[in-house]
Amino acid sequence: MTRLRTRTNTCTKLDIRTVAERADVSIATVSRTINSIPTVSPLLAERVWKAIRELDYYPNSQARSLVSGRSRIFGLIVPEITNPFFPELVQGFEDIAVENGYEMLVSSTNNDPGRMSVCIRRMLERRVEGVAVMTFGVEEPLLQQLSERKIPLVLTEFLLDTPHVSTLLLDYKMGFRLGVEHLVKLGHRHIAFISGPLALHSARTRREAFLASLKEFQLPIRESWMVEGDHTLEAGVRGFQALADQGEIPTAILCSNDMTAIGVLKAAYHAHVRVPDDLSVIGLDDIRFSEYTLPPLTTIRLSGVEIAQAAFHALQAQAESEKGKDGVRKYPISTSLVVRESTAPARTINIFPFPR
Amino acid sequence: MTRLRTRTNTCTKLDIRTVAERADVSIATVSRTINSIPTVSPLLAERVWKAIRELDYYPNSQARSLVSGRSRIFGLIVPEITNPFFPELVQGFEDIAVENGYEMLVSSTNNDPGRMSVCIRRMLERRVEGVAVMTFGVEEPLLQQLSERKIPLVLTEFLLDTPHVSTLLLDYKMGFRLGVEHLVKLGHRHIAFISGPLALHSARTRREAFLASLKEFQLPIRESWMVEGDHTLEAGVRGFQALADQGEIPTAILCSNDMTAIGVLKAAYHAHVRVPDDLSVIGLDDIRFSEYTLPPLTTIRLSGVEIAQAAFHALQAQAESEKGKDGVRKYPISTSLVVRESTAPARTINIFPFPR
DNA sequence: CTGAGTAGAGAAAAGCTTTTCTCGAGGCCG
DNA sequence: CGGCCTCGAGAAAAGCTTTTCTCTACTCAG
Repeated sequence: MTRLRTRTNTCTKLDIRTVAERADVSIATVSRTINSIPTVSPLLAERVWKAIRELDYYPNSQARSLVSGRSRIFGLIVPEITNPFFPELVQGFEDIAVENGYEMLVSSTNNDPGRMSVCIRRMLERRVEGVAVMTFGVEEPLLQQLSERKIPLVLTEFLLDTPHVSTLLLDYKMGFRLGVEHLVKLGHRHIAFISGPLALHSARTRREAFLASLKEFQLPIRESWMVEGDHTLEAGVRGFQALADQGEIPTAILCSNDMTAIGVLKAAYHAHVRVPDDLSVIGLDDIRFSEYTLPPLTTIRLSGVEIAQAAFHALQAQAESEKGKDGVRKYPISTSLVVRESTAPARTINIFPFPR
Repeated sequence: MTRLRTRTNTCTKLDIRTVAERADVSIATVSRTINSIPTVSPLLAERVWKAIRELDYYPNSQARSLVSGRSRIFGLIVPEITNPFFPELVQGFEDIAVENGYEMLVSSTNNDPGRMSVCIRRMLERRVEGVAVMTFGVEEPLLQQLSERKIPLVLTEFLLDTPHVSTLLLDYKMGFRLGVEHLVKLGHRHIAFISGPLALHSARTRREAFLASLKEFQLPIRESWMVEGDHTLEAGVRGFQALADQGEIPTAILCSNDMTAIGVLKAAYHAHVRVPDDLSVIGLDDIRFSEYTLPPLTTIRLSGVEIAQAAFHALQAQAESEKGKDGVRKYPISTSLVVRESTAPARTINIFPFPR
């Protein structure tokens, strides 16, 4: 028989055995109850739940994963956390992960590829069941470490040619097509582009998608209007100046992310170039802030939350797939155009100097 | 004797025993080597490290913490991740935690106090060794759950009257004093305040600190100039309008965080109120973005990174303190004023209507 | 030269859970 | 009425590491 104890007994340790004793059942029965294994009679289950509530017991997840061989943790590697796009993505991932009984282990490389190895070591030590790598980057050799261990992996649009790797196909083509089309309809023919760092695979992909759209609409391509940035706000400021310094600037600037576009807005303001009257600006991402810039930013929407959810589903599909098939898939992520107030009909081509 | 194997042997499992066999030593010796316990002869240690490198072995952190009773995980609970202040804090915490061999478990309540219990359950299941609660909030009863289990806790300026709780003393008094002083020196005498949601303890504290500063400088206190917001950008927009609707607005608005201040900047712009010529605006936080608003925001700096580091040190001190003392302390966090371009000498009091 | 002490290393237990194995009781069919 | 099957539940093993206990061989002092 179980002796009654006070509810707040802080002295004894609180493990599954304690619960079993209090409910007067075996340890196995408690475990089965917790895991909703149906071979427990309702009578005992009720006793167990009562004991759990009274003791305020929480199973030790470390012991659980040790024995079950499943950590129920997914890793998420992001390049930085300063760019608001990524917090949105992280939050989206946390939400869906927790909802589905998984834990999330975030790690940021802080835009330093050298830190990727630290991130991966953390993932391996915690025995994550999958990793979503959102750095849009170039660290194939390191990722091999994961895929060699058959750890499910999700990458964005970069095709690592190994098993256990799912891919998110971000539809930049469509996005830039919509953006350029929008500008063309407004009468723009001279469009500049501020890219991300071209060392990044995704930055090159975006640039190519932009160029493809220019070709599609038979717009002129001028090398000097293709400026390389680094996805920061400062890159937008510098990019605008680089364009302005050429003495003649296009009537529209398309940026490969919103932070850059916001930098362009700021630089344009200081140069007394009016947006959208003198210059149309389009970003990419649709971060929250874009709605609140002056003027509100027209942008190509790429939903961080949608990416996060797709990444989670990809990992879950792989982690929980049957032995036979590996659950690897490609997940298309669509883009769309959000028209706000940073774009307007083109004037004639802007001839510098604007007042600086 | 150990048989030589190919480097990429993917078939066998990779645990400490594998390493021991390959290095031809006992499991205990491998463990001691990994943990830098000095009773291992250099010769064996070298053999062990070689085997670890060759096998690319990473210890299973779950098994480690299960047996050692130390998870080396600290929890971090934040209210939201959309407000850029928190990503900065999270990043700061991750950096210092990883640097010191700890793991971080972030959890966001998404501004929904109801989600706090989910956050706490995650913390308890993962057996964190401490939790930093950065919600600036009101969830004492829930936190009892943690302190009852003797889990080290760090809170911001709210004094939970139990052991195992360290406190970060954010010096709002000094911050608002500096802000108000700055405005007074510029000739302002009519200062409004947009607070956070007054249900939050910290919002009330900030409000009181502001009022104390008004008194100190013998400025008029007008209830209608004390607007309640909710720390969002929209709150700044609404707050400005609420003040404008009164027909007469003060010459300066102090906001209880930067997002609100940015909202005020936006609303003022749309109302054709020029900042700083017609209206001075001061925020609080000094998020990265504040440097890039139009105009750049004068703000009371409260460093998320500094808070994160203090929180980590507080938890570490408690987690690693000797049995005798509990390591509980109070950590002062200083504030300072960052003067940018959203403040300027006061004109005469603004009389509405501005064009809306 | 002998005995005590110590350093270095292995064997084994412990930590908390899941999961497999085992067992008894009860139901059903022939 | 007996044998087989199934259901419900307990006992015990397993999972991977740390840590304690134990043992051997050596050093050094008397």
